[in-house]
Amino acid sequence: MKNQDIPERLLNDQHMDSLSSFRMYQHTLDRTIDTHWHQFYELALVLSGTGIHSINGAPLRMGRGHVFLLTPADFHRIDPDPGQTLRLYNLIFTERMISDKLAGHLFERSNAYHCEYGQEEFTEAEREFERILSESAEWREHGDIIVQGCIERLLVDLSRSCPPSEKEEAVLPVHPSIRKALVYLQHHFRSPLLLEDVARLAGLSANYFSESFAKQTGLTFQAYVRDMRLQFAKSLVSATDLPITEICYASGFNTLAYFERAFKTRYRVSPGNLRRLEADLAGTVGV
DNA sequence: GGTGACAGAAAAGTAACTTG
DNA sequence: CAAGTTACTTTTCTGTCACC
Repeated sequence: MKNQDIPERLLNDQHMDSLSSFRMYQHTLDRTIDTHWHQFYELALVLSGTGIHSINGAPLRMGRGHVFLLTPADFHRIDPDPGQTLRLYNLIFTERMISDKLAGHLFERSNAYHCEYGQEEFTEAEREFERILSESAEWREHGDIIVQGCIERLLVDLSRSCPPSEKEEAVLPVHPSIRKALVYLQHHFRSPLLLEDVARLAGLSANYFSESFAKQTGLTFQAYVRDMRLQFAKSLVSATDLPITEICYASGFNTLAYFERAFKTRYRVSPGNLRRLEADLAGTVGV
């Protein structure tokens, strides 16, 4: 797979240069932002306006106080209501901006975070976002430490405000190295991955890593990564009309043949057929 | 709890093809 | 022309074992 074959939109974002680990925006949206995803984390707070926010294909109402955190494993789409302008703080950052401890805690859950802030929480969050804005507007000494503090406070508040639902109370590997690897995988599962590299990152030998990983997650390393990619691909198949080929590469697969094979083995149906089946179903139900 | 060697197993890629 | 299949090859992983 050569780079020139990958559709432009799937290559990683121009939004963040390699030097900085975060970027802060104040967005004003009056038109649809079509389905997209990032290599980094995205935290946002809606200041005003209303619309529909679809996270991984699931639509949610959004308005003032709506807050969400997306990981690189999520994709989303924003449709402002007709005549409405959405204003929001938008912060993107890489895992370098947060401590291992916080990353491990936040991203052990499977779903994206989203909830509605009350006035008090809203004011708190607004203050942190404002501080990040002012720190990034002009460089001052140790600005990075301030920003990191703001981001970490925002994230802790968010996790307190939207506790995980019962059903997703995942049992997590206790082994700190494996936890670290899982956080890394969540961030990088769409990129080429070698067990050896992830093992090194986790600080274990390849063999022992492979063994411990399987023991703690119940899946082998390869199966785990493949499942993450397939899950992402399946959501895209269902929620978008992107071509299957594009979804294949976007999900981290390098060949269409293998992708089709793996998809069919896992879901008993080829990607294209799944899309047609779901379209038919939606048609008969009248959605 | 952990490493390193190693063989066999499984995954992933290639290429050529069919289908609609 | 994109999607899907298949036989075949190459690469990578996993399980086992000896050892610390």
